[in-house]
Amino acid sequence: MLNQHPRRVTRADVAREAGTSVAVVSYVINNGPRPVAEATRQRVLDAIKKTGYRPNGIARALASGTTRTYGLIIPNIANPFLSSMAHSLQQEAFEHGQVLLLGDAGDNRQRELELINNLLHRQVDGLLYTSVDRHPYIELIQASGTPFVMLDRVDPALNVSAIRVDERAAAFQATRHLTEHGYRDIAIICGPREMLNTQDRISGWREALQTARLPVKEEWIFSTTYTREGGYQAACRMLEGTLPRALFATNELQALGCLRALSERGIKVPEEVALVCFNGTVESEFNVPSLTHVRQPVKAMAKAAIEMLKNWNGTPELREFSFDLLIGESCGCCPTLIK
Amino acid sequence: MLNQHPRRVTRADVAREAGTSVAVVSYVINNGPRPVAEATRQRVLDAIKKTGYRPNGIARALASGTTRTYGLIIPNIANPFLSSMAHSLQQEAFEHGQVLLLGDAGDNRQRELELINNLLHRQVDGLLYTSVDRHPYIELIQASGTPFVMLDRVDPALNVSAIRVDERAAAFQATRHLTEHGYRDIAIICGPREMLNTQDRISGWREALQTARLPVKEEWIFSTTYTREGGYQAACRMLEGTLPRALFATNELQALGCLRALSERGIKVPEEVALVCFNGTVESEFNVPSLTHVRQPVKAMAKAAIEMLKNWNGTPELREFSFDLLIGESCGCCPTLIK
DNA sequence: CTGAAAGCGCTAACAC
DNA sequence: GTGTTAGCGCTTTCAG
Repeated sequence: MLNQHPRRVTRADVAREAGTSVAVVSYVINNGPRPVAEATRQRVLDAIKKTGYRPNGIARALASGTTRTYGLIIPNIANPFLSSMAHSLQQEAFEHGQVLLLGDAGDNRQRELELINNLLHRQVDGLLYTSVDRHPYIELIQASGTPFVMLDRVDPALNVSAIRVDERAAAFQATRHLTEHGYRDIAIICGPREMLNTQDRISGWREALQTARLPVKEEWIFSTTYTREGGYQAACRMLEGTLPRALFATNELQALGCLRALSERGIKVPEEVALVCFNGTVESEFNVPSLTHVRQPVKAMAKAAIEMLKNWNGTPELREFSFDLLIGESCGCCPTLIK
Repeated sequence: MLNQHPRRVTRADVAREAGTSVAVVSYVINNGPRPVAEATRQRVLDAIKKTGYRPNGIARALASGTTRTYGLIIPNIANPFLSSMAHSLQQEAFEHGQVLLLGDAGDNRQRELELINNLLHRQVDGLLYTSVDRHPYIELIQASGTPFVMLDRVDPALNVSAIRVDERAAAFQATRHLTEHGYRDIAIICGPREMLNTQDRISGWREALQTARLPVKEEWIFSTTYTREGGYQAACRMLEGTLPRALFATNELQALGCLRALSERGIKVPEEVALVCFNGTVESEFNVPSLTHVRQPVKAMAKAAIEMLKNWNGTPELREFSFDLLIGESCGCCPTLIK
């Protein structure tokens, strides 16, 4: 009972001021569920203005059983792809009167668990979730009965709602773009091997090479973290051996880290090493050289994710989105910039 | 009364199971405010485990008057500087048991207002706020009595709590670094002129030029939005006239957009045009060329901001932080990369 | 050390 | 069309 705010104006004050009952005040504020005479309605609105009344969202949430809040659990908001996704999700959610609780796990599995529990306690109306690793805490969420949508590939056996693009196909297409350039030695910089999305992306790469009848060399798989630093280090390792002619980086940060390492050795992209990457953002477009990249339809996916939470009925739904391969300068397609 | 979740286990169930009163269950969960005998405590804990009880955060918030939630209002989470700030804020807040409600205004003033109202209704324990423009909705927040900290420069007359770096000094130092290189023609790409932080940054630039006894040419102020696109367009405008020898971009996105425009014309950085920028992130470090930039101590600032909310007592406090000028390749200091 | 009970502010049946 | 009132699940005072 330690109400920190001095003395809040409550609905009772408004009712008193307007000379009506508290119920009517509610009806006015919520436009229902019962009709209100226009005259009364005006009196209430005036009273609200006069008293400076602000409905208490918490009390409303307790009484109505809905918090108008979705939780967003992601590995790290500082990742440009995730922040662009978070941006779109928030915009879309807000259109539906919902706000997002930000659960940034800081790439830490333990923290992720704490956040999920925390947001669940807060009675979020739904959860949007990208896990830091391949072992998402699905059961925990399911046990709570909270609507939730994975923003990531998950084990199909788990039978949960998810939105995603076919990452294997996207990786295939990205790599095929390189093979169509005629490049034969094509390495991959990928994420931790135990992660499903890493596996998908490697599969796509592998298949594209096989389709082009190119050898798949295990030593050309450079596994690292999904960070700039990771891409940088993977490239450094790569530079110790024979240089591939082309490179598929499985996220944008890795590609940028890799570019940095290459440029420090004076290796030109795309002239000496061509590059395509996965999950590019506007950052890829503006980079010099601009990156040829797989782009997910973030806005449409956000819209779908919010809709799925909204129309939740307990039966898992999988929505797969098409992706685009945006051509930049890094693959060698475009006329190179004057240097 | 449309409780969406089937039938929640409540404290009463736990009390019944443990053979105690509901009050004791509270005492156990909250470790207070009254002591509980160890034996009873165990019975309660067992009952909690057995029933799978989860405290309802909303009910707790209503009863206790604290939501354990802070609101974060920012122009756009997709801005790398802001997303790194959001990341640090969330990490720090979580250490204090608080979670952040994300209010991404989408660079829209109207939306910003809606978000503030929305989060205020939700009884956030505090608000962290960077406005999209120079007219923050201060009175609105103050009227609510909610603790709040501006994450931006505001009109000193407003008398609000804020954390910031001295942007004028930072801009001065960044520009001085260019004058010390011996560059004489130094342009500035800045944000909308009506914004205070733009004005501060312009002032710093101006003073640095004056200190170096260099002429300040009004036509070398290129005002645009704080985006990549803005930086790109400003650079294009600049390219229509005489090219300056050096350039101060007042945020990282503008610098990147500008770099793009320059490279499309085959203009080399730093050989032909040197560049420094404001509010760089790790992105500046990895860029090719790496950007010499002013770096704010984001983590320390986040820590301070959360502390200020926590220890809020109504009296405005201004905390100013020192900044770093991180030297990269874009200013011409470092040995240029082999190209 | 424990229990009973009065709220917190609002929603929405149910009465009139 | 409007008023009354029983909850929502929890915190915390006050008695014992």
